[in-house]
Amino acid sequence: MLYPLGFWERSMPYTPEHKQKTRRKIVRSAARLFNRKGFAEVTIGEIMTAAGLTHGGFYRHFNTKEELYAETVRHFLKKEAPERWQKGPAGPARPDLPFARYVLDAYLSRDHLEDVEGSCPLIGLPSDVAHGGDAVKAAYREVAESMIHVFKSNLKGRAAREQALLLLTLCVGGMVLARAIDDEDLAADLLGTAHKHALTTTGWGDARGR
Amino acid sequence: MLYPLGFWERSMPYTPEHKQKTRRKIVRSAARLFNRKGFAEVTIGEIMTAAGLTHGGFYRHFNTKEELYAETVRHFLKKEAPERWQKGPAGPARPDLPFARYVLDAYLSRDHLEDVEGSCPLIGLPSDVAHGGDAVKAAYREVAESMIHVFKSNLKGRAAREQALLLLTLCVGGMVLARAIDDEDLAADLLGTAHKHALTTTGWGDARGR
DNA sequence: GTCTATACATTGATAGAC
DNA sequence: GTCTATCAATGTATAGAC
Repeated sequence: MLYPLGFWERSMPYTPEHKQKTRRKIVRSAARLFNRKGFAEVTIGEIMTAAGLTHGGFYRHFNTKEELYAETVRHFLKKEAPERWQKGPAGPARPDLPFARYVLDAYLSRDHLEDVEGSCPLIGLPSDVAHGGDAVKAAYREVAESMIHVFKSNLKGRAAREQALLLLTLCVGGMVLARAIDDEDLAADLLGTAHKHALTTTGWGDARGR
Repeated sequence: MLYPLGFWERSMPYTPEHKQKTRRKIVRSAARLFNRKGFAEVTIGEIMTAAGLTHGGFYRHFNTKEELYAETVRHFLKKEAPERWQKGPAGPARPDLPFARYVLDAYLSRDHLEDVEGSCPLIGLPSDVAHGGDAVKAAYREVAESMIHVFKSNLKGRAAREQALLLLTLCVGGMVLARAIDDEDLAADLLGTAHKHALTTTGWGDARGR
């Protein structure tokens, strides 16, 4: 039954901008939780609570859990992503080194290994993606292609694309293994080897400052 | 209430050997299903039905679903694993090439890409493992170390271990990405690049016959 | 050792109020 | 746009019979 002049119509307490802000809070909360626990182990209620909201409100922003998941993956490319992927070099400026070198350093770093919640989604849930639906896979591919692009634009010659694919493989392979293996030394060895090899192959310099 | 001479005591219809056989059926069924759908998306009932058994009987073999999962990962090292990993070269014998070369070929092959159910567990559920318990991670590490061992024992010199780590990273990274990306060409490129690079680095020969 | 039946908890999704 | 309340489905684990 309708009520001609209820609280809602009278006051209009929420603006479209507010909705966008809320939506972003949900996505950020979800990104952390999915990375930490995996897709299936996270509940809608959990995500909403962590975002300071309640369970029921979720469905005014997303139709399904998987739809949120896809947006979460894609969200990594936006500015809300952890600062590690935005800023340039941490130490003194090194204009002689290409930007992609910093991405590589950050990717295969101990920081990234330990920052599970802020992880690149390529690492966080690769198997959930492989079992997921079309939207999720499309988002995953977007992120992968974005990384390939960054690497490729800092490489020259005919082999640029091939080398970029190789770098992506080293990044993802090294970090996936390091995260799954409960042996600190072996994990560090895997990351170090991948990093060193990537630098050797591209000629982007030695491993100093890693 | 007890029944002094019931059907069970009278006939003893199941032998210990039979139990082992049943257990193995459960593990094999689980391995396929976990690889196909992911840990959380598979139910005990599903596993048991696929094994030709019923839900309730599960708990006479395993205490929890995760315990079964750990055994499933480790199971890959046993003889029940798909034949791809057991047999040597598919084509004509090539005694000039090391055995590890065949493992590498098989790992980064289109067959492995498409055979999701029979996949190496290092690929099938890396993120589920990263979020899993100690037993699961230990099993995962065992498989990883086993692969490192195979590669390493076919390499010479001081850099043998480092190269073995690199090969593992290329195998896992290439296949994880290829499985998660819904673009056949890009997936094939990733596998091909990783394979080619692995062969170049180790000097195990060209990519002929892949 | 395996089966049927069921208790019990969880959770994705909806309905309706404000 | 968000909240409370609730439904319906699913799934882990247990109990007891044979």
